[in-house]
Amino acid sequence: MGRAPCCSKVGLHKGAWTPKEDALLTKYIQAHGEGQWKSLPKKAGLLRCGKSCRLRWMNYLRPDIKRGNITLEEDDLIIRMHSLLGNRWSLIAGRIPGRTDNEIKNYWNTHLCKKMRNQGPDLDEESPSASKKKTKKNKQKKDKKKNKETNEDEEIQKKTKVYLPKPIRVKPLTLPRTDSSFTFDSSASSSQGNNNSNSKVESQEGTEDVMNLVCEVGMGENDGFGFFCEDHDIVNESNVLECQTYFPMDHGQGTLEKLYEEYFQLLSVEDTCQYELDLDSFAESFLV
DNA sequence: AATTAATGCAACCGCCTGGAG
DNA sequence: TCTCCAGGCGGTTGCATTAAT
Repeated sequence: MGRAPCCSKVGLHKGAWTPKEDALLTKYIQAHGEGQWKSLPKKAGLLRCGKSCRLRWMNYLRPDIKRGNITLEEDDLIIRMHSLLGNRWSLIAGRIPGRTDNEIKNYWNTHLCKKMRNQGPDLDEESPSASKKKTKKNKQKKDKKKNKETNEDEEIQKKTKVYLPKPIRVKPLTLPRTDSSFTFDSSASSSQGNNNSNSKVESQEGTEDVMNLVCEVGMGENDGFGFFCEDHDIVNESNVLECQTYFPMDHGQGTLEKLYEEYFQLLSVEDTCQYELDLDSFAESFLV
């Protein structure tokens, strides 16, 4: 049963795209622009679902996509953005020019997950000799391993105090910046040391154009800081200041280097006052 | 050289959101 | 206000490639 597919699958191609299909799609979009994905395949002469076309264009054919390996800077940036935003791949991708959400998601799942896991002292305790003994049983253990990894990930999450923000829809990164629309109220630190962190904070009205994220911000143990959202369990933490903040989307003007510097500035802050100021400037970089 | 396991990435799936009517 | 639908998103799968045995 379940939900009907987004489009009829009868007679439609699936799987890897051929160069011919790529050419047809690229040609059509160059001529007519993006959008109207549902009707696009028919008009472009493609036997593909509209979603598939959109995905292919967004993740592979778009001219502004940067191919090649993720650089060290990008790597570090992804880690830090992930610690801030969780699995908000499109949001993270919006801050890294030329990279797609799918690419970043894959990179995280294949490279950075391991990297993060290896940084944990009590994780992956298996010795090299032990790992050499791995045999065919690995296959049989795959499911168990998957479950174990899930548990390990949960452990890591706890250790690094990374809290996933509540899913929020955001504006495309090409929107212009309008600083005036931004409000960042870091003064609401009334709940410092308040154990009853699950209490709801009313969001401001009339802020439909920004991500309305009611959260707590706290310095983590691993030089990062997490966003503790109202709908998630919140761990008591020193230096936690409650704030109401908004995360407008990327305006397309910031550079990777600038953002990178901002992170370092933020992470080197010691006193709360300075921290709030820097947080201000960082949050400002998300302005729509 | 053959087989098996591990890895990486492109693509798919299904749910959610926002806009139009 | 409600319903429908297109587009967007994150999670997952499948397959090609590479490494290990």
